Amino acid sequence: MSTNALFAEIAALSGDPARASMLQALMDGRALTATELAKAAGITPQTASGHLNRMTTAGLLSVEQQGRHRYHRLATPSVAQMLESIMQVAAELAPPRPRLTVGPRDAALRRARTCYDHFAGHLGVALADALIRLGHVELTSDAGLLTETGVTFLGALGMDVEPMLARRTKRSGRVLCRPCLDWSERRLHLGGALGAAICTHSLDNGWTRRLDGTRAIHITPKGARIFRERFGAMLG
Amino acid sequence: MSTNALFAEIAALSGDPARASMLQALMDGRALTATELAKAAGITPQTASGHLNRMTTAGLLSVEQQGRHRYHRLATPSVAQMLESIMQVAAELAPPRPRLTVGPRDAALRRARTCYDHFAGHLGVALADALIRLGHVELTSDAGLLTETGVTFLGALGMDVEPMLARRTKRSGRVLCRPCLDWSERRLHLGGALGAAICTHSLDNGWTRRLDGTRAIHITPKGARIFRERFGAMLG
DNA sequence: CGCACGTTACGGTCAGCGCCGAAGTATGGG
DNA sequence: CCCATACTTCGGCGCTGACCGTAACGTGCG
Repeated sequence: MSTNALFAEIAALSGDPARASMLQALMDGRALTATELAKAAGITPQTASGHLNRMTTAGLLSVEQQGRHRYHRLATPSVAQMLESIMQVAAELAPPRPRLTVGPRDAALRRARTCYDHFAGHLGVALADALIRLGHVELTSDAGLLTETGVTFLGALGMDVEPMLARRTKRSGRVLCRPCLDWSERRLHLGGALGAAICTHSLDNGWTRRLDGTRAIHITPKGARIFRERFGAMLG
Repeated sequence: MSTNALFAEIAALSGDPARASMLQALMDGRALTATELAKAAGITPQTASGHLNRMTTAGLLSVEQQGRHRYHRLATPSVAQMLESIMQVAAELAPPRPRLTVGPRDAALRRARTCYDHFAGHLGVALADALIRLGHVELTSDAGLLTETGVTFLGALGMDVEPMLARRTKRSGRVLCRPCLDWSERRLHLGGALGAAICTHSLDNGWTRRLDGTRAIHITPKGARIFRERFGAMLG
């Protein structure tokens, strides 16, 4: 199959409303069952199963069987990044700010959510802003950078920087990270390995918690205190 | 329209083989007419016109009229980045290297081409490698960085760094740039504002030249000498 | 061993859309 | 002024594919 045909197939698979809903539901990086995804897309489980099969054989998704459950997840990080970039275009094309709060669920998503493997929403932007203000992070739309003081700062918070050291460039030992434009805040926040490390550490240490079956994130009192006192982050 | 519906519409628009061909033809950043795009996609002009209309009203493309010609181009850089990320997934899903040279045109594309606004193919990777070897650039899959010596180096080559200074972060004045994974070389090269600046400068100074109606790039003798002697780039 | 749940397979219906031929509209040149 | 060119609009054909019934299959639990 030519590259062009593959391109079209991938985009077409992402272009069906039902499949798009399921893909977005998988954007939090977790693995979900066909029934859960069917509910998310508003279709019957049989139909969802067919969609999932097609996306799996195409290589967009991967499945792992656990007992009588089959868990589906995004196959690779680059798939997540692709979905993110499509959402980015969709956000730019959306009406210039409908500003009517669509509901409590939507409000929770705007406040804090995961963007595949890192924080987004107001939380993600606030953390990035705080790190920039403290001089620990530099961020442009092209790229981001964790400074030397930033490495120390995160280390003091118990964050394991070792896995990220491997991503340092050889010469200067700087930690580079990917910027990610938020669709609700329309502001840059931290993605890539650095963003993922912060998100993982926050979840592991009880600073934040995943909410039920959504991408929304709950900030625990402990987390709120740390974000406020250590980061100086404005969390609304 | 909800974000989800917009997402699906955008992906679906990119998912038709004919439209996908046209979008990829526009990936060199230039503006093309409906007839040219029809030829690229292998369809009749009237069919192409319909497709172009839909993509324009959706906001993926923009048109500008010049006499009896209507030039179509990608509406925003984020659209180009979206297409790039889809190609990225397609490249990962493609068979592990069909290695049969598909033809001279394809060979030219592999050697040197534009990727919206910067160089890709063997040329793009070789330039990035050279700058990294000289210690002027640091590059990871998450982000890239032009070092202080890199700023001097490019300045000595007559490259106008002023527009890029605006993209420097305020604190350290470092120039950050976007990494871009090549679909033919499967290696990182320079994108973002820095990659665009290098590409523009090369074209303006006769180091490279665009080939007819394709994305392929021709390296002039002058350019080959500069790339070899100043960059130390292996252009095979 | 059955029952319940989740997933897969099949058949039929229907809407949507890609495509082209033919005709219509603007632009610029002879 | 008329014609050639570039592009668009319209109408109709044909096909793909999304969806849901119903039903079969497999797994794990009681």
